[in-house]
Amino acid sequence: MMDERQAIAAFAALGQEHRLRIVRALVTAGPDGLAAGVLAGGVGVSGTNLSFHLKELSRAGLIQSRREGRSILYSAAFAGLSGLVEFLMRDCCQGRPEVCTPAVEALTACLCLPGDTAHA
Amino acid sequence: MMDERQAIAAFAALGQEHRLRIVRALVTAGPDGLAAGVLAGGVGVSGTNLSFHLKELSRAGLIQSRREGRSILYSAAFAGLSGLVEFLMRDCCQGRPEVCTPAVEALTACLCLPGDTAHA
DNA sequence: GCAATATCTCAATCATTGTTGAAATGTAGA
DNA sequence: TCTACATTTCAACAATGATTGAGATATTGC
Repeated sequence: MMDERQAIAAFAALGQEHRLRIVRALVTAGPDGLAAGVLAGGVGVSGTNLSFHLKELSRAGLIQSRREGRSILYSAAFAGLSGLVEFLMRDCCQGRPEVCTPAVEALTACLCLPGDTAHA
Repeated sequence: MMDERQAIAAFAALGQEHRLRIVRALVTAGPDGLAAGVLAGGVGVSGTNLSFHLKELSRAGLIQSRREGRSILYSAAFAGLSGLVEFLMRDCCQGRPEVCTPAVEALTACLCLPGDTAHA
């Protein structure tokens, strides 16, 4: 379960234009991930700067990496992302479900809820 | 629908110890909200500093305020919070639901999903 | 081993952000 | 209107974060 320190690091990591773009690119790319060079082109930062941001995201537990040939492939840490959301919304309704209904609606529209993928 | 600029502001706002505590306190407090003075005590910041952070959170669309007597009551903007999550996870699985299953599981454990609360 | 590719580390600089105290604003009750 | 209370604004300083370029490390194919 995510603690406050991790959550702060993760939110701060996401609160930066280039890093947010990196994470969204990786979320869209899926588990296979993208090579650092490809990311640099897509996000529009220099290699040095990208490396700095990737390290930051890794420290925050939002991405992971693996080497493949001479490239390093980065991918989104989906468990980290969901843990973050869980931390933010923990104790959100305290027995009053109507409080978090807007949040739930936004999420069900976005996520592929298992056992509920027939429509869409 | 939330755009990138808003999302960056919101994540950056949450990526700060005191502001994250403020938001979590307000999420827990629910729609009624809390007075600024109460928040200052709970979070452990000076009035001046609290005011700075509240303004920042308000600018980011994560909280709202209303005056009541000589207090100002702040409350969480649940729509803003859920929009943020939606932005982060948009296009997360591209037809591969297994990708975001961990995220979904964390959320169903936390949120009071309407019409789907029977099973854990 | 050598050259080419891909990525990272380091040190310096610049910009942004958080914190503080003093003073100002707005509200309520005598 | 006077005083007390609640919160905000302002200006200054300290701390943190982003960016850059040069050089270092790791991998591959010849």
